[in-house]
Amino acid sequence: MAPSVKDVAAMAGVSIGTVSNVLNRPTKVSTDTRERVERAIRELGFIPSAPARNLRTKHARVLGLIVPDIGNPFFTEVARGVEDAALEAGYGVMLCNTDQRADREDQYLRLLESQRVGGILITPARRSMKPLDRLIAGGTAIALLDNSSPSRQACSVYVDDAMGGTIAATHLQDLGHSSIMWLAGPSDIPQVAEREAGILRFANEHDMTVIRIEAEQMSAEAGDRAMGAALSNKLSATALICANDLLALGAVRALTRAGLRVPQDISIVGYDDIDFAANAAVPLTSIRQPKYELGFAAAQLILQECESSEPHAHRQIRFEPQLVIRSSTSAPHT
Amino acid sequence: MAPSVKDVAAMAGVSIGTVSNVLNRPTKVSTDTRERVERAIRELGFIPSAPARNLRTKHARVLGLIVPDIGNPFFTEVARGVEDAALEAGYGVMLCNTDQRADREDQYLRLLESQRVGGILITPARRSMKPLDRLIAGGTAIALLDNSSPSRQACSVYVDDAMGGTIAATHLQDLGHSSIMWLAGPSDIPQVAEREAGILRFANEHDMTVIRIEAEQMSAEAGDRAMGAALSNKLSATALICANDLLALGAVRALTRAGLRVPQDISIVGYDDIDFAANAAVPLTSIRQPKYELGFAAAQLILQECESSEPHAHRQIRFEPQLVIRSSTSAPHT
DNA sequence: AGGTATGCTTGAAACGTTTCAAGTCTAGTG
DNA sequence: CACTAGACTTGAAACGTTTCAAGCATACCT
Repeated sequence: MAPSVKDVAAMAGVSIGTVSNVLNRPTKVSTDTRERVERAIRELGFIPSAPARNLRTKHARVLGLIVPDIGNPFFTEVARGVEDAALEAGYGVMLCNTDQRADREDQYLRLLESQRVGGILITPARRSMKPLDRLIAGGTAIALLDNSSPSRQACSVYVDDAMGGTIAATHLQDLGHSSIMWLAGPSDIPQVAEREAGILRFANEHDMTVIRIEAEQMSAEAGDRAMGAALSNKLSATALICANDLLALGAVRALTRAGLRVPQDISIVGYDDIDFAANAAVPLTSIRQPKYELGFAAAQLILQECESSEPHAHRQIRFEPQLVIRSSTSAPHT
Repeated sequence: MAPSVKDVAAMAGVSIGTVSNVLNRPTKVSTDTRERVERAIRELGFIPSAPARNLRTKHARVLGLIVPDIGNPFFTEVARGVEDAALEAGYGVMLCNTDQRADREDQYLRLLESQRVGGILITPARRSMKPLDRLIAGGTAIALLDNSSPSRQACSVYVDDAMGGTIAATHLQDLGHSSIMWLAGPSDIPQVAEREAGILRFANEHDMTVIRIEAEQMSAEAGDRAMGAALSNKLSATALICANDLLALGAVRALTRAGLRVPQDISIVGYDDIDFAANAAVPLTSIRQPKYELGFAAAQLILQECESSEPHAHRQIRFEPQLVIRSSTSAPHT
């Protein structure tokens, strides 16, 4: 049905090896042969079969992108960065949402392995790298996304989360807060743990007290529930840092329901600076992460590793977060 | 490196044909042979090569998903539906954002064609189906996503947009509004045109006046700009319907900046009911679309077409939108 | 003229599956 | 006991590329 190199070769009156050369090493072919072949390709509408190509070359020009939840605008933006870098290189991106479930992650890892993808970008759903080792051994490039664990096995790209936590705490201290609440996400998420470490270290050094509460997911609903629970336990503080903006949005909802005003009664700092943070009920002060750049850089790194045959030195790229001040923070009301 | 059927066959002491049978038609194989083969597969950690398989079977167990912008929460949810349905069937999903650009759409179509994907789900960036025809001729299943154009060539899944427009206008009339503004998106987006048609028909039948303004994109920024421009042109009405929630969020921002209050000075109806609509500065009244279901149904339809060899009858699936009332609409202030 | 380097082209093997006609066994039948 | 039907297994071809050793001209050098 679809034309193959054979058809092109026949029409151009050359061997299939030559057609392949035109496709892959055009300089090795004389100008007029190449033109003849190119014309045949155009007339036939020939599009090379990736499966056939991959069968030989061992790896598909496809990247796997494994994230907890593309519904989280943070990852949506990361994905855009990945996609743009991939498309530039003629690669496709396979989208894999794990919902933080290890079984789903495994399932996708198997799928990607069977597809023989060239590289995988992953925000691991768990600490262990076990299942990745076989992939790496099999020659698949891996990059850890938004994860700083310095592995000798893979590249990684991340935003300095401890620094982000410190920036948030510093901002609140500057405003005059000395007692803050920290709305964490599930404690097994490394990014959250880092942010927490940054906050606690700063608080410790500056005599701030921190009340820790935890949401069971990184979603607005979970934030609403967790904050609601904290309020009914009479927990209070003049300021709140949330592990991400979604949580913050939920927390605002719970606070508003309880009759508290933001920032008059309580200041709130979010994390990620997703687009909606600016349009929220109270425009959110947040810690911005270079999301698109993160994805773009990760994809470039991994593409580099896929393409070059030379021994590749794994790299770590670190980005810095940045404070964005909006209306959800102010000096504590006295 | 990676083990192949050959290795499995050797270890299990059978021919490779038998291994293939175990994989694809287990019932044709005697129980103990199958067990032996399965053990070998497990011990070797054998994972079949999709490229090799696809080379024979002509089509990859992969779906292409072409959308304008995964950053739009509407499509994010649709994507989740698609992904879940695909994963259930062991298919992967290749994510393709077009940004409504025809050149990007073409590029992706070529990429997907070369990957020999089994099916493509597309929200076309333009009216023409031209470039899709070759794909269809080549045996690739196509489904139109969120697009009602009744094609004899492809399945389609959509939400009744005219009905959505009518629902929005009806709601405003019920509240007592008789002069409304309609913030449209680019006029070449079919969904927008349909919603508009629904609004205009209803307005026409009920003596409402409609002022039409247009944003050059379906984003919050574009909504902000378009609304700002309308305000400086002294356009006004007691109510506003927006082509989607993103636009509505932007419009709210522009209105707020101009000192107008929602809904006291102007009521607003959004479209899509994205999660953030509920958390917005003013919780948004909106027209809900079954986003996840839309994606899920589309993927199921196309998977069905991919898998079965029988002549496939293309189907259209229609969903109905639904009004969700929040705080952004009220009776006009007199 | 003989020799060698250079540029281009070719043909065939290999990649890892699926498919299917043909083959081997086994058990059942008359 | 000879036959046949059925159950299972095999071997080889085919899918569409890439790769590479080998071949063939042509041009250059001495």
